Order: sequence, then C-alpha cells, then structure tokens
Amino acid sequence: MKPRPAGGEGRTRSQILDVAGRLVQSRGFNNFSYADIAATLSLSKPALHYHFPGKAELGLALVQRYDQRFFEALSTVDEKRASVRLEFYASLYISVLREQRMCLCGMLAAEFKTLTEPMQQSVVQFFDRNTEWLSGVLTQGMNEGTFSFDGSLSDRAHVIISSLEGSMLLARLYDDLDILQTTVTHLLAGVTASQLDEITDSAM
Amino acid sequence: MKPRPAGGEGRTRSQILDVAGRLVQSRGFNNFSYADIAATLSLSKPALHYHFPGKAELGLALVQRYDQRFFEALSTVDEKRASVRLEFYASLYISVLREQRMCLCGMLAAEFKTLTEPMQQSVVQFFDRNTEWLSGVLTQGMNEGTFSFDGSLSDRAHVIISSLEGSMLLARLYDDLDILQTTVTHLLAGVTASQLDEITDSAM
DNA sequence: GTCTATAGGCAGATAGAC
DNA sequence: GTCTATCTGCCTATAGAC
Repeated sequence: MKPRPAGGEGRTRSQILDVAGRLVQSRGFNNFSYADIAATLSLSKPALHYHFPGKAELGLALVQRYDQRFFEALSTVDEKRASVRLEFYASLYISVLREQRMCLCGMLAAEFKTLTEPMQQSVVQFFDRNTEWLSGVLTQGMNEGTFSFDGSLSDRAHVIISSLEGSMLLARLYDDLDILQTTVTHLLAGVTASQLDEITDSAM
Repeated sequence: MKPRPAGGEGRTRSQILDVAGRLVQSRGFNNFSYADIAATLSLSKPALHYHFPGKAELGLALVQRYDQRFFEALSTVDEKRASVRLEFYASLYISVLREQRMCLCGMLAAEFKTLTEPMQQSVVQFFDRNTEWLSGVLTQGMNEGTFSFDGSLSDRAHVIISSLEGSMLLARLYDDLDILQTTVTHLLAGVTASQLDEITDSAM
C-alpha cells in the first residue's frame, strides 16, 4: 500500500549518502565513522546498518551514486561543441572544490589499497568512463577543427584527469581555488587549435 | 662512552621511519598502526613510543625526512642544465612509484584535514619548496633559451606538481607506470622551446 | 631501550524489543 | 525502520619492571 516511489531511494538512505559523501570527500573513507553520520542525522548507528549492512556497502553505493550523477551532469552537454563540453567537464571539478569537497574517487584513489575489491572496481570504472568520455570529446574537437594535440586520445585524457585530480589536492592545501582554475585554463589551451598551428601548417 | 654518531639518527629510529614510510606511502597515514610497525620489526609497541611519543610525532619526522632526502637528491643536479634538472625532478616521482609507493606528501595531502597542525605545516612547506625549486629551474631554462612557456613561474610549477601527483594516483590505480611516464613527457614538452616557437618568432 | 601488562576509547557490527 | 544495549576487536598510549 506504500510502495517505494519508482526509482526512488528512500529519504533516509539518501540522507545517509549525503552525509557520508561529504565526510569521504573531505576526510577520506577510513577517517569517518558510522557514529559521525548517526550524530549528524540524529539517528542511531544500527539504523545506518539497516540501510547499509557494512561500511563497504555504504562506500560502494557512494561511488555508484557519484558516478551516476557525474555522467548525468555531463550528458546535459551532449549536443554541444567539444570545447563547451570540455569546459563543462572541468567546471564540475571546480564546483566540487568550491563546495569544500575533493573528488570522491580521487580520495578513494589515494586510499585505494585499503578498499574492498568491489569498491576498487567501481573506482577504476569511474576513471575508465572519464577516460572514455574525454576521448570522445577530444575526437569531436579534432573533427570540428577546434582541437589539436599530440599523442593518443587516452594519453591526453589521462593527462587531463591527472592534472585536475592533482590540482584539487594542491588547491585545497593552499585554500586557493585559483590553483585549480589555472590548471583548467592550461589544459584547455593545451588541446585548443591555435593560430600557432595554422602558421605551422602554412609553413610546411 | 657511546655517543650518538654525529648526524646519526639511531638504527631503530631509522628502521621505524623506513617501515612507517612505506606504510604511509601505500595505505595512508590513518590506515596503519603501531602494531603493524612493531610486527614488521619484531619490536613491541611501547618500544615505538620510546622513539616517537605519539603517532603525530612519527608522522612529522616522516615528512621532515622525506623533505630532506628529496631536496638532497635534487641538489645533486644543481650544476646541470635546466632541462636535465627538470627531467631529474620528474624521475624522482617515477622512482618512487616504481618502488610501489606513492609520494608521501601526496598521500598526506589527501588526508590533510585529518592531520595535526604541525604535520599540515610540514606538508605545505614541502610543496612550497617544490614550487620554489621548480620556479628556479624554469627561470634557468628560459635564460638558457631551452624553455619557453606561458603564464607565471609559480603557476607552471603548480601545474607540474599537480600533474605528477595526480598521475601517480592514476598510474597506481591501473598498475601502469606508463601513465606517469606519458605525463612526464608531456610536461617536458610543455616547457621546451620548440622549433614551433622559432617559426612563430620569425613570423612576428 | 626494550619488555609485559593493561588502561581507555572508539571502531564496525549484532541481538532483540518496539 | 528505528531504538537500547552490548559485543568484540583494534587503536593509541601509559605504568612500571628489567
């Protein structure tokens, strides 16, 4: 008589993920406890275990939701030009850091060795999907004539992901969003076909 | 009658730092215990407390030693050309990852929010020194005519540090040293004065 | 400098009532 | 779904003997 709303997740479950997410993205997966979440939500610890049997299951749900939301956001610019899509991709990292958070999967990448197999696989999958998405955008940009760069698609995708993840680390350390912003500008310039290229082309 | 050898640190103390260092660089500062170190060295936990009163002191010593060794290594190329010095800088990151380790301060940067004030300051100082050292090398390279790039010295230094740190994260995730190697190549190319620049110069 | 023994706290997790 | 009560284990740290 009171079926779960289709596609719904349950209010409490969702709130738990919200609080846990913020904790992981600022302190790391191994540096918060069920007690922290319970206190924030004025719940008891066993209530948490009802929704997520163990911390590993909570962590897995966290990555899967992050992954889903991330690519859902990216899908809103599917029809745009490559340069717009790439700028939007970078803006997601900036938005996260502006909320005083780190990338969830970046944090988990640092703690990788301490994660359960399922969590490790989900984290890898997130970066796989990032690499694939970026490769698509880079290809699109070359076809549109706005992008130009050396090396393979996946290599360049990895450079972009690495720079953004590393830059977030540094930007938080110095509490300076500009460090990330500068990296973004640099990355965009690094793939943008410039007048320089045109000069080079005509010179050959 | 048995004074500490000048500049010496004590065998046991040094061994503790060795073991702790490897643990932090693979699992993170909050994901290992005194028990882990004690077991590895066949010592008791209180023996560890004799050398380092608390975990925070151990962590601080760890960062300071890492910092010292890092810049000691860099000093061996003080007299070289900028391109050699920058390649050597990058090779340090590669060496660390090849030993199945992450950058100590990169790991601590991820756990930054959970560290004591003194540890936080030491980590920041490490990256300060990196930024400064890189700025010096970049300046030298421009003076030598082998480097050329846009933006400020510190911005470029931050881009280099960020890329290397982020790239280590990704490379370990995929157990693929080439991911870091590719980033290094890309960074070096990004600051190297190319024939492209000469063409541009003559075109202006 | 290193040990045994142990304190005191917090972690993740379970039993069973409501 | 949520609670109180509790378990077990591990953590950092200390006391005090050798």
